[in-house]
Parts: sequence; C-alpha cells; structure tokens
Amino acid sequence: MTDPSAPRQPSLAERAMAARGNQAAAGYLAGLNPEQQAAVETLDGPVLVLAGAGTGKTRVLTTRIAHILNQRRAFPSEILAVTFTNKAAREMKERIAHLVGEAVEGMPWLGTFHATGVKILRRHAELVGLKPGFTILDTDDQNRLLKQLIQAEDIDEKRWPARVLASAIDGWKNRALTPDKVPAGEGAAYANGMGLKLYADYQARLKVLNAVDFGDLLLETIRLFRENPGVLAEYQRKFKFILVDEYQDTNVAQYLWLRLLAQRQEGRPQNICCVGDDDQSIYGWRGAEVDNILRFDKDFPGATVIRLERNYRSTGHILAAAAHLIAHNEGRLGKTLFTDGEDGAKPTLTSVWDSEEEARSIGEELEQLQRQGHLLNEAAILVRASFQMREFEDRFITIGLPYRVIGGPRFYERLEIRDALAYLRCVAQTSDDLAFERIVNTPKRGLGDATLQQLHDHARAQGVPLMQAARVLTETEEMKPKARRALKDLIDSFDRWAGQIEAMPHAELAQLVLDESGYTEMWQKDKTAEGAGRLENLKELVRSMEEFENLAGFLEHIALVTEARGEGETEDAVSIMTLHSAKGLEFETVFLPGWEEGLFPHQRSLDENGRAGLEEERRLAYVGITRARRRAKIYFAGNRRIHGLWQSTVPSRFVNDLPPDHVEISEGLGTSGYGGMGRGGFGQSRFDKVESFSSTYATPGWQRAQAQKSLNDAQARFTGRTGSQAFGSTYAEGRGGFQGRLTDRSGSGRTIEGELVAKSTGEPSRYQPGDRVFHLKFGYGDVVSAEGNKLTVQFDKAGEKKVVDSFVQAA
DNA sequence: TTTACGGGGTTTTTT
DNA sequence: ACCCCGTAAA
Repeated sequence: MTDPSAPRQPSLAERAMAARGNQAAAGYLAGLNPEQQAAVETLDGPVLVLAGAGTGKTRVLTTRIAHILNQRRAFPSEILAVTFTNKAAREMKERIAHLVGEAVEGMPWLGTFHATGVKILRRHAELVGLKPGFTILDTDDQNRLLKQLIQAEDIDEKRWPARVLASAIDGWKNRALTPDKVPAGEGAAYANGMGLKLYADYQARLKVLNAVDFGDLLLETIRLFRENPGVLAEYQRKFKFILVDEYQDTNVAQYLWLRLLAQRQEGRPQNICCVGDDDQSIYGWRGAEVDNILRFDKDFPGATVIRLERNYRSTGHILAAAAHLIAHNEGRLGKTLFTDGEDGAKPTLTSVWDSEEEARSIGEELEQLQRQGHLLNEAAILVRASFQMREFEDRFITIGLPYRVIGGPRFYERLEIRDALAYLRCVAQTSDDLAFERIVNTPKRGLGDATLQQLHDHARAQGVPLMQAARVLTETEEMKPKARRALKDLIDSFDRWAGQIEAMPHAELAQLVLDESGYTEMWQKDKTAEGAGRLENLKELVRSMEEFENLAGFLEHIALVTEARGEGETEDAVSIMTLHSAKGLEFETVFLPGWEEGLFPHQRSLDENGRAGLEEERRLAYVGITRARRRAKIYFAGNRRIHGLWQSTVPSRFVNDLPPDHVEISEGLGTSGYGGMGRGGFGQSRFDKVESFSSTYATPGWQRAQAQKSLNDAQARFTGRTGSQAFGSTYAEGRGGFQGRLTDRSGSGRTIEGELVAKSTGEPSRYQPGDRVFHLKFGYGDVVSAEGNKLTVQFDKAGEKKVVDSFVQAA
C-alpha cells in the first residue's frame, strides 16, 4: 500500500509531458489536498479510494479523468467510467466538461453499468442469441410476462404473485445466478418448487421475444465475455483505464463484470480505480455486496488504498456526531472524518409528542430559518420511509410552505406514460408483443380476453408477432364482426402511423398517435385530478421527445432512464425525500425526523437481516447526518400512526449512539412552540388536564399512550423536559370536537401563518365559499370558507382540507 | 363497461 | 386505517 501522505514523484517524462504547454494542468491539481492528489495521480495499477462523505469524491474522479487525458495516457474513448445512476453519470460528465471542455464528448464509455452493458451487447447481440434490435423490458413488462407464465402453470396468482417471483429472479440475477446455478433450496421456495422452472421459462420466453431485462444487460454481457474470449480481449485492450463510482454499491454481477474487464493483461495489473465508502453502503437489500469493497486489495493484489478523510462539507460538531454514531458498527474499513473548519452548531435532538407535532415543529423551524434569509432550497427533510412524507406535505400545504417531494413515482413508470410509450413502441417495432398487448384494449375497444386469446393462439401457432397474427385474423371470418372491425381499425392505424415515421417529426407523430388512437380523449373524459395530471404528463412526454434525434433513439433512452429530465426547478422549496434518495446530496440544514425504534432502525430490517440489517440502518443514519453542512436536526416522536393505528414509540437506539458532548437537546420549538402557540394555559399540569378528557380519547392509542407515560418520562429525562412537557401540545388538535377550540386558542400560531401568507401574496382571497377549485394534489373541490388567503375546501376525493389559495386554481 | 366488494399488503430503489 | 388490485355481478 502506498503511503498517501507521500505522493509519488512524477517521472521526468511525465513532468515533461505535463509541461507541454497546458495551462490547465496546474489549475486542476492546484486545489487538491495531498490525498486527493495521490488519488488523482496514481494512475498505474489498482487503486481504491475510500472517500468519506463530503471529502471530494466526485472531484477526485473527474480530476483523475482530466489528468489521464492531460497526461496523454489514453484517448477519451479508452476510458471506461461507470456509475450506478444516470444522475451520477450526468453530473460526472458535466464536471469533466468543466475541466477538459469538449473532450468529454469523446467519452462514449462514461455511463451507468446498464447503459454500458447495452452498448456492448448491441454490438455482439448475435453471439448471445439476440438480434441487435432487442427490446429492454422494464419491471412492468417483466411482471406481465411472468404473470402469463404463472397462469400457464396453473399456479394460484394470489398466493404466488408475479412480483414476488420477479424480485426473486432479480435477486438471482444480482448475484449472477443463471437458472442452472440457483441453489436448489432457493429455487424451491417459490410456488412449491416451481420457481426455478419459471425462471428458466422466463429466460426462454425473453429470447423468443428478442428481449432482455435489466439484469440481463449485465449477465448477458458476462456470458458474452466468457464464451468469447476474443471479444473480451478486445475490450480489455480498449479500456486503458477503468473508473468505478460508488463501489460499495456493486452487486455480484457488477463485480464479475468489472473483474472480467479488469483482468491483468500480459502480467501487468489493470488500471482500475474504484471509489467508494463502506460507511455509506445502504443498498444491501437490493443485492449490493459491501464485501466487494472490503476485500478490494485481495481481488486486486498490490492495490493502492487511499483514504480521503478531510471533510469539506460539514461543521465540526456534525462530523463528530456522525463519526461517533458510525463507530458503533463493526466490520468497517475505518475512517475518521475531520475538518479544519469551525465547530458550528451542535446537531439538535428534539422529542415531540407525535408525528403531527413533529411536522408542525419542523414547519415552524423552517419558517423561522426563512425569516433569517435561509433558502428553502438549502433545507431538506430526510425520512426513513415514504409514508412519513404525508404528514409534512399536509402541514406545509396548510401553512403554505413550498415543498418538493423527491423520488415519488417515476415519470416513465406512470401508467399514462407507459401506455403512450407502448403505442410508440408498436409504431417503431411491430413485433413488440408486450407493448401491443398493453394497449390493444386501451382505450376500451371491445377487444377483451377472448380476442386476445385468439391472437395468442394464432401467433404461437404461426410463430409470428401478435400484430402480424391480428393482421391475418382480421382477413378471415374467425372473429366476431365487432372485434374484427375494432382490430382492423387499430392495425390500419398502426400502418398509417408507421408510414409517417420518416415523413414527420417524431414528436408530432407521437401527438398524432395519442390523439388518433383515442388515448388523449380517454383522459379528457376523466374529470378527476388524476385525469388532468395525466394529460399534463402526456404533454410533457411529447415535449421531451423533441430533444432526441428520432423515435428509436428516444425509445432506447427511456428504456434505460427512469427519470424525466428535470424541468429547471427554480422555485425555492424545501425538499422532502427518503434517506436513500438523499445519498450524494448536501444541504445547509437537514431535518431528520422519526428516529424511533421500529421505524429507524426499521423493524423489518432487524427481523430479516439481524445485525447486518442494524448496521445498514446505522449507515443510513450516518448518511443522513452527513448530508448537513451547518445544521442537523434530529427528532423522535412518542407516538406515531402506523397503518392507521396509533402506536407509542421508543426513541431510536441511534439516539443513544450520538455523543452527548456534540449534541444539543432542543426545547422543542422554543418560545414559538409550546408557549408561542398560545397553549401556555395548559401549564405544568397539561398532562393531568388532558387526562381529564380521557373519555374523549378512549382510543387504543391513547390508552397505550397512558400506559406509556413512564416511558415518555424516560425520554423526558433525555431531553431535559419534564414528563408532562414531553407529552407535548396538541394531542387533541385535529381530532373531533376539540379542533375548533384548540384552533381558537392558537391565535398566535395563526399570526405566524398570517405573516407568511401576507408575504407570499399580499392579496385577499380571490375565492369565495361555493367556488369550484382545482388543486394539484387533492383534485377538484368546493370552497367551504375563505379567510384571508387560507381556504377550507371540501375536496371530492381527499375530503376537507385547509389550503393556501395560491395552491389552487379556479375550476 | 362500469361499479362494488373482498382480500392482501403496507422499507428503502436503480437500471 | 387505507390503498391497490382483481374479480364478480349488475
């Protein structure tokens, strides 16, 4: 192992080359610390860069590529750089462009594992029994295909859902297990031993359909390499340098894929550089093997290991808290982050009564920060599970605080988008059976199961695609006249559209297809909020197509990319997302709610993976804290509604993993919280007082809460609040008859909201009771009352909600 | 073709 | 408690 503090002196030749009149040379290395510089300049042999959170990982990766190019060690086309997500690939590309300009355009091998896999596979498709135009199935296609196979085997779909099998197959593929390699025991687990057979059937069916799923993009490439050493050698020679981002997230298949490409050639070790952080491995549940990073130097003997521990992101106390927390994990390579920066504010720890108070507190802290000039864009709420998001959304809608939910349903996975894409796939490739099946009766054309079955039978008998079968059958008398006419119309339409591919811009063609097929109309008839939203999405889809060369190019792109290109999110809004999707991001202020046993660490993680599960959860906590630059705010509630039931909860063990010296116990909302909300009247005996209403709260949750009082007192000891205080403010609010009364009491609370609202619009409400309005999230509804800018609306679907009028439009 | 009911599930997510 | 899905019945 090379001592990172003593970077290798460049050879004379290297220095001469570097001096070759390149001004940028000095520039790109200048701002690096010694370890980063070593990571950039150690070009020969295997290198593992253990990059802690916020230590400049991406910078090292991109600078290293710039350095390779600058040193003329390889052409841009000879560098393989792989990431996990498109987002990471995009970011890397942008940052390299920053360093080396146009040269990045010559880097065709910078991309995700899967995109790289497709690229290789398309070139050699015939060698693995595919045709070059093979389609890439997504999860949905996969499920429908599996469902067919399950039905064919007469297996009870209820007991053995297709998606369970899909995820089993996925898991096998993550571990590079082809049907012949699956351990017998595992193969038997599904449907009394049918699992393995179904997996094999599925693979056979994919071949017939000339299709692959995501897992195959890697597995088939591995097979290609193994069965064709010549092809492998070609790529091994081609890739002079290999760089891998987030190495701790690689699964077995990706690992094998990399190993094949990185095999030593002619006795020389390969120039592979993997960057990762074992402490940020949070995807074990989807097949990531932390082990890959832990045993890197065994896989690549003589590897240089460089640790990046100087953190440029967070203040001292935040780092100390994160470091102390993660130190509770065993089985890590061990890094300790440090900073030369200021200590800053200590992370805060706040105990709240329930999730509602949690949302209210965070909302008020956000408003307070905003008044101090803090951008909402620079704040994020990171939750363990997505159901936690709703509470925040509800609260923020009520107080009119702009927010953004990151990572909801993906654009291309939405029903309407998938339908639209299926139409386009059929236009582009008449043999795409899965796409055809999807839209044959969408919108309803009276082409039901019976017709489809007929098509299937014929198609299978003749060995032709469904659309071809349909073409033949409509020429005969075998079908009912009604179905026959409908089907004929559809086929004719597809012929017509396909004839237009060359003749008109593909975005226009898409619009034409959607309109003429009746698909647009189908959603226009749907008057719910959903319908309107879906039409919006369809418009967005057509718009986004313009960025692509042609229809085929567009379809290839979306098969690999699940996110829509983000419209410039310009509005200042707080982000709400899961801890998982926060990896790689950073914010000035980070709120970490829900630190309770069972939720975080999640019970299921503990149940299913025991100690390993716990450690992964703890890494998740570590990821959460290290997202913060200046403020990290941790919360735990004493009660939380889970699956609709109130459950009393115990603070997370991670709370106790934090170093007391670096954490500040927060008094909740300070003055604006208990006192400021005008509930001071409850005073010291708040608990007793509420208790006297206990008949009103004779819910199981409340009873449990009372039984839990001693536990809460224990919490209170930790938070420095008395037990009764820990019971918090408003159990009653939002529940039945006390709502009005407590709302009245909270006059000062309304003032806070009033200020905010006044700031945002300054106008009296444009709406009156009885007005029909539309809300993006809740759909259509009638205004019940209007008070300033705040409306109470009875929504058709979502029930009565308080919203700020700028969130709705007249309907 | 729509609607009503029952049943099952309810952590994290990419490609 | 709620939501999604699929099936059965109108």
